[in-house]
Amino acid sequence: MLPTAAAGYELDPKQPIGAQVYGLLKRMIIGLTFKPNEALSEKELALRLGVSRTPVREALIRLADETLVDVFPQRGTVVSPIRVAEVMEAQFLREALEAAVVRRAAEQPSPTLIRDLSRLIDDQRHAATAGSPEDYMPLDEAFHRTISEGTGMPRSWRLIQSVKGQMDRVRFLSLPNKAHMLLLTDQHAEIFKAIETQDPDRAEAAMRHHLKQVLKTIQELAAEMPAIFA
Amino acid sequence: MLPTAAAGYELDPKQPIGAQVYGLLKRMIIGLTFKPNEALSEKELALRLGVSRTPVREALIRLADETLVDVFPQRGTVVSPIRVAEVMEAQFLREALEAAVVRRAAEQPSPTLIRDLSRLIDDQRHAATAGSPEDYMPLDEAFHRTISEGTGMPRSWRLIQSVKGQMDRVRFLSLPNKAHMLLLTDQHAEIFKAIETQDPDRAEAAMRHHLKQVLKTIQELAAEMPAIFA
DNA sequence: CGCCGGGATATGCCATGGTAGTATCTCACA
DNA sequence: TGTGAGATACTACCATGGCATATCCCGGCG
Repeated sequence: MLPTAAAGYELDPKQPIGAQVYGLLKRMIIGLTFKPNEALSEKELALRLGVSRTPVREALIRLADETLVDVFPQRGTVVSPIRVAEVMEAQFLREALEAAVVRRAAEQPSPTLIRDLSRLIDDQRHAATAGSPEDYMPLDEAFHRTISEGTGMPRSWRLIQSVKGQMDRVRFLSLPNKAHMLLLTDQHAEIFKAIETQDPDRAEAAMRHHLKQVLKTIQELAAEMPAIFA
Repeated sequence: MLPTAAAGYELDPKQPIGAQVYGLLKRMIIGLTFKPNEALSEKELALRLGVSRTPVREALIRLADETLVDVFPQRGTVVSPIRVAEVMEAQFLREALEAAVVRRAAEQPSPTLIRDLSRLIDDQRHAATAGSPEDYMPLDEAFHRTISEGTGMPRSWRLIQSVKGQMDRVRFLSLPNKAHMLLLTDQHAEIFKAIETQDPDRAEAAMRHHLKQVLKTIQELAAEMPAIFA
């Protein structure tokens, strides 16, 4: 368990606590610091984070909306198990959203979008060759976020994020190695090239192919470690 | 303004208050009981609904996640204006989601889905000929929800709902007449037929055509009543 | 007359106390 | 030994109070 006043997870009192707690808990759930089916008590969390129960509760409500936690009224709150059916649905919905967005991005890409994506791919290649998954995952996230927001669709990224959580836990189970990160970067480059050359069909196809990577891993993982899944 | 302890909006103390307040406020915002740009005070709402500020606050947080209200820290909370760009994005995202879902529905429609949709269309035809928009809108909602949930994708309906709010306010501005409701029902019937005959392409096309109805109205409305829009 | 500053007011934000409901554990009893 | 009923210890839920901060208004100064 975490020590009281969890070291390294200091909160900035100058910013809204509730939002910070939400982000913190979400990262800890996705990063499997909190294991699936683990009980989360409002009171205990508040104690450990050094805040009151109110912002913790608000964060848990938002996490429940994303089905990252299951709230049982008057009984307790637990980290939701990784439900295979739900991960599959999340994958399906994310693909539908990102395919549509990247298609639009490829129709009329803005110069700043081209520039930002190009830079991100360079960064990813460096992080991948260095072999550091901790540095790579934020860059992967930034790539997809940039496509949404750089195409003038900020809401789409919010939606994608809200379904991505379940999938990210699965991705965390299969530690990406250097070869894997390079493969992902190549797929990003392929998507980028389709956007740059304004080829919507190619962009959509590349995105769908890219996102299907996750599906390949979950099936075998479900067989390996059944305790974590529903 | 509403009288204290708003008549007709009684809350059931036996069920979670926060969730009830959320649903109530959402309906009132979509139904334009609360006008765009209208200030919403936690304290005042709590007073009128006869509950404490805590569940009201929780409801407002969830509404803020759907961008139905804008929360300005330490300043106040207002019903979000109808931003044309946001409605367009919501339309785009909803179309992407529902097109994907209805396509899957048409691939392997379950017998119960066929039966439920068939019944809903009958009900809609009755409500439309009776000319009662209040009765029709829930049936319209149920049609789309049934497709999602009847295809084993409950999460998709949650997502669709979260973007639908902005669009529903626009729909509420243009009171649907009897002819309009009959037209919508015909489009539902077309979608249904495509599902029943397991024709994914036709189902997707029919759904996209159906959803584009909203876009036709918003442009002229934005010109008519600019005060409501952003 | 216009600009600037200080105080009063209102807001959302966080902390805390009390309550109703549920699960578990214990102990008496069959 | 198995069983059931009651006490207990948790939980999430709602209510309430205090706080920091942003805004507005109004008076004074340039």
